[in-house]
Amino acid sequence: MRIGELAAVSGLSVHTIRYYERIGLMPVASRNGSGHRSYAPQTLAWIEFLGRLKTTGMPISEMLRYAELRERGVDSEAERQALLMMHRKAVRARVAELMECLDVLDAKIAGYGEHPTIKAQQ
Amino acid sequence: MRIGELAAVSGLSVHTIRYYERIGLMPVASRNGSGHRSYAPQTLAWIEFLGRLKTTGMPISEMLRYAELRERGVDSEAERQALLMMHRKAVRARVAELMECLDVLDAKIAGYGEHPTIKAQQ
DNA sequence: CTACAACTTTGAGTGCGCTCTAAGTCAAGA
DNA sequence: TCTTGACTTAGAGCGCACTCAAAGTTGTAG
Repeated sequence: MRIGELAAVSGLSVHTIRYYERIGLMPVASRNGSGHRSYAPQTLAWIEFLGRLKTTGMPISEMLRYAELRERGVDSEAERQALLMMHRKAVRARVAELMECLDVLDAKIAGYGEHPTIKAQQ
Repeated sequence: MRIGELAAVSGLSVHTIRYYERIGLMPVASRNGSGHRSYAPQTLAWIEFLGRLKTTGMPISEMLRYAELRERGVDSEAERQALLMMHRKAVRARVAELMECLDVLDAKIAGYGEHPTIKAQQ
C-alpha cells in the first residue's frame, strides 16, 4: 500500500502521514524500489487507534510516549496499559464535565421564552 | 471591581480578560476616574458562562456570535436560544463519541495481560 | 516624597497540530 | 518520446487561543 492509498482509506492527508512519521507517531515506513513508502495493511489499525486517542483529547506528546513504548515491544505492555488507564480516567472526567455543562445549557435554553420574572434570574 | 480582582475570582488572567474585550467577547468595560476598567459583579456570571461554552468546545468565533446577539438585547433571544440548541446537539454528539472511544479503550486495556492467543487478535 | 503595585496601550511572540510550497524523481499510458 | 500524476525532501506558513513585552500612568502605604 502506498501513501496515497493509505491516506484515502485512513482519512488522514498524505502530508499528515509523513508528519506523523517524522515526529515518531508512526514507525519509519519501509520503501519500495523507487524510494516510495510501502505500508502493511495493519498500519490502518494503528492510525485508527491514534485517531481514537486524538478524538479523546490526548496530546501528541502523550501519543508519542505510547508509540515509543509500542516500538519497544512486548515488554512495555504493562506501561502501555497503565498509560491507557490514566487516559481513560481523564476521558471519563471529561465526559462528566461535558454532562455537567449540558445541564447548564439545558437550563439556559429552557430559560429563554419563560416569564420575564423567571427570566431575570438567569 | 477592577480587572485584577475579576481575574482572581474568575480564574482568567488579566491578559485574557483584556483580550476577550478586545475581540468582542466581553462588553467594553466602563472606566473609573483614572481610566481603569471597572466591572459589575454580574460580569463574573458572564465569564463563567463563556467558560462553559469554551469547555464544551465552542470556538471563539461562535461565542462571538452569541456575545453579539446578547449585546443586541431582548429581541435576539430566539436566535440565542437556537444557537445554544445547536451547540447542545453538538455537545451531545461529542459525549456519544467519547463514550464510544471509552469502549475501545476498555477493550484495549482488557486485552493487555490476557492469553497470548487472544492478545494477538488485538 | 518615595517606592511599589496595579493599571493602561499597541503589538509581538508562543505552542499546538497540522498544512502547504518548492523543487525534484519516478512509472506508466497515449 | 511526452505527459501526467504519484511520489520524494526540507523547510516555511497557518489558524487558534492565548500570553507576554515594552513603555508609560495612576493610587496608596510608609
